[in-house]
Amino acid sequence: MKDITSQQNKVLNCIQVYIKKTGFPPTRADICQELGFKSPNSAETHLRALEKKGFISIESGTSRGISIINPEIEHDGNDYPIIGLVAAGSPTLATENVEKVFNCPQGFFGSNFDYFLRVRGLSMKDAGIMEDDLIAVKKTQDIKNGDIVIARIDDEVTVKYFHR
Amino acid sequence: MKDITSQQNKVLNCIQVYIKKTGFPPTRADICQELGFKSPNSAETHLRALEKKGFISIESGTSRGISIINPEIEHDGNDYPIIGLVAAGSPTLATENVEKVFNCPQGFFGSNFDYFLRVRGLSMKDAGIMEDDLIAVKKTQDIKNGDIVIARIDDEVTVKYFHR
DNA sequence: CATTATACTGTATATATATTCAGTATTAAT
DNA sequence: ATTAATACTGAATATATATACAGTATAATG
Repeated sequence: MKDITSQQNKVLNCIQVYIKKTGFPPTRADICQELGFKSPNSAETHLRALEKKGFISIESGTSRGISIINPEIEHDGNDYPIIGLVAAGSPTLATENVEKVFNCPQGFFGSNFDYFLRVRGLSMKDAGIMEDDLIAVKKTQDIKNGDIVIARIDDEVTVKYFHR
Repeated sequence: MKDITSQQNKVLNCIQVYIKKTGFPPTRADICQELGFKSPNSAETHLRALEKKGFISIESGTSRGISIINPEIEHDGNDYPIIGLVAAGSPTLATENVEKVFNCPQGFFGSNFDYFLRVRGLSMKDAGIMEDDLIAVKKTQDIKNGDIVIARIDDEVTVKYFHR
């Protein structure tokens, strides 16, 4: 996926919002109206650029024939399981523990992660982690002092700051 | 919602499948091809019947202007725009302000909401709202004391507790 | 029995829409 | 210095599309 320019991103967002509002994609004229363009060719050229870069596909000769190409599973998939923080046993990806599957755009949290965890209790209130919050969890061996970690102490799983 | 006939149900399914496959609704001719009709008016009359019964809505004079009315998913769609908290002017759904469109399962936050807002600053740190957090915003007139609201004071938009 | 809804074919047409062509201007890359 | 890409206006046009009109036929309804 190549780089997208600021204007092209506006057009892409415009298409998504239009579809959300109406249920069908916009025409060139619709895009012009939304973004203040005065020529349908402004929309046309942006659409062609977005198509060339792989963000949308355009069905030739077809009215409103725009469809958005969602970034396929590359490095960082799209669907993340949400796991309930159970009292006994470590949180695992076993299907029994999955509350729901959450669809999340790539790189949404800056870096990659493995799953969501539902928080119980207010032990991490000061870090902005509240009851029923979802935290994005990354499985790793690389831990530094001050990191927020999922800790199992005996049979109780909690969220804590890590200090050696 | 009135009863649907067997043929009308076929047309309704045809529309849904077509949208899933292509990303945009079918034309009358498309429906004819899918279902073997030989006149566009066959599709037209079925569409009018489906509209009358409340299964779809048809935008007059608009190509592919069919949208499926799903009472369960109606106001709580799947795609939510993320809006940057701009210093001047209220946050609106104007396409210029949309950072991205976020896909979120229904009822994920307990109740319905309209869009996400990107938070700047740490004024709501105690409520667990941190810098760069996304908050789900619901447009409403129904405000109680203690609610967290998006407030515009002069030309500055902030997130605050509401107290009369 | 008259009426209404369903379920079609077939033709016609105004217009909604994609798409090309001709320009202008700015910026980045080679 | 010359492409190539971006970012537009403006006009023109072939055609994709909605939609009305004219029929035919069956089943249900009051």
